[in-house]
Amino acid sequence: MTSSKTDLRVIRTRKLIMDAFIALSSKKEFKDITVKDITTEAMINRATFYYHFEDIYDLLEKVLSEVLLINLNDDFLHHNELNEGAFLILFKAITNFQKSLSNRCHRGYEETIARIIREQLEIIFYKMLVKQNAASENGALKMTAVILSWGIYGASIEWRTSNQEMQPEEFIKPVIPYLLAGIDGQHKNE
Amino acid sequence: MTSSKTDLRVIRTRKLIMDAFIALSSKKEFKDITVKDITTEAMINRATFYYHFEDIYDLLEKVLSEVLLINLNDDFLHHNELNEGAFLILFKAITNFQKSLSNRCHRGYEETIARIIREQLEIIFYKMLVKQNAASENGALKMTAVILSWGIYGASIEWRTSNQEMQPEEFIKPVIPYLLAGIDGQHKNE
DNA sequence: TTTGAATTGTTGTTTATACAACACTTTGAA
DNA sequence: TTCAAAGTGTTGTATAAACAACAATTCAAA
Repeated sequence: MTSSKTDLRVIRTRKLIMDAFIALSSKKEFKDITVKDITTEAMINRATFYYHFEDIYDLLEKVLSEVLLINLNDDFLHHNELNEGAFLILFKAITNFQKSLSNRCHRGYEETIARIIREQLEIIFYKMLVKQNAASENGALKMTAVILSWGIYGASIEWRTSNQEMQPEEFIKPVIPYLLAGIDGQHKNE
Repeated sequence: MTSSKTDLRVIRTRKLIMDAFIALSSKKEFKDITVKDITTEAMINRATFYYHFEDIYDLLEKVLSEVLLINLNDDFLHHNELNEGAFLILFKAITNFQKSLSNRCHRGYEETIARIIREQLEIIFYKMLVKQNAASENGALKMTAVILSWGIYGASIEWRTSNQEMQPEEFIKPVIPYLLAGIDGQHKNE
């Protein structure tokens, strides 16, 4: 741990900016939000914004991945085994996240959001896979993580566009055996 | 106007501290709130607290007078004549303020609060009186303001301790003619 | 197309705030 | 009572953030 505590001002300012952005997102569409809007709401100087974030897209990315990670960390990372229950919790978290997004009017940025979600999923899957098979070859685990992340993300899109009335659990449950089989299969090939 | 704009950081920090204090006040009693509690909630350093406020009583005083002033400014200072309607609005604002205080568990500090309310009332009455009779002697107006502020404050205490079911308006209405007569009487003596 | 206003990024200087350390007081339990 | 823990209030130094000014884009309206 290189725990060189970050300055309280940095933590506070980041929080103020992110909170301001989230608050604004529920009032306007993303494309209508300017940096000045955010800094005014957050009560910080505009130059300070650029001290913390490259631009407004960088902020979007960090807010989204943080919200998603909070969604996950709470009830996922404790059950650290990649079994049926884990997939159910994970899929539910993603669909919840997407519901909260659509409430916040982030339309028109699906591509950015998609990339962020998928990247986060890949990171999570990879961590879980490494934890479970420390011995396996790294490249193979990475590839498995890639495939799982795209697959699960795609499933969540499918759920969102067609079957929102169906519960996420029942939506994903039928394919979980297939996913697990893939992981196990890879196992045996090592 | 000596409008040497105050630094945005000062405004923001004061707001963070006051908001944190108000938030804590709805969870704990005043006597159980420490400076550390406030600064933690506000995400500021403890030393910064002392840069802005002498101590926790100073903060209490400033929060209370600010809340009261907001209560008043909104619907009072626009009707800038000291007639029956003005007294009604003013009395209603004070009783509202006292209700919000008791919700926030500030018991045990009635004396401090009383002083703050009365001082604010005196300031307001004095301003109104000066506006209405610019020609009159200053000392007499000040004395009138003192008497009115103690009187109205006392009436609000009387209302609070005995008759909370009665509407503030009907409670104060009967004595307003007397108050107005006093003001007019003073007028004629000039 | 041109113009003017709004927005984006950036930089140098000043200042408010974080941090750590300190002595002192208050509090509560052994 | 005695002791440890928690709270108060202060100070010197390091640094994040405010501010003002700037050039460069973007964009809507004339």
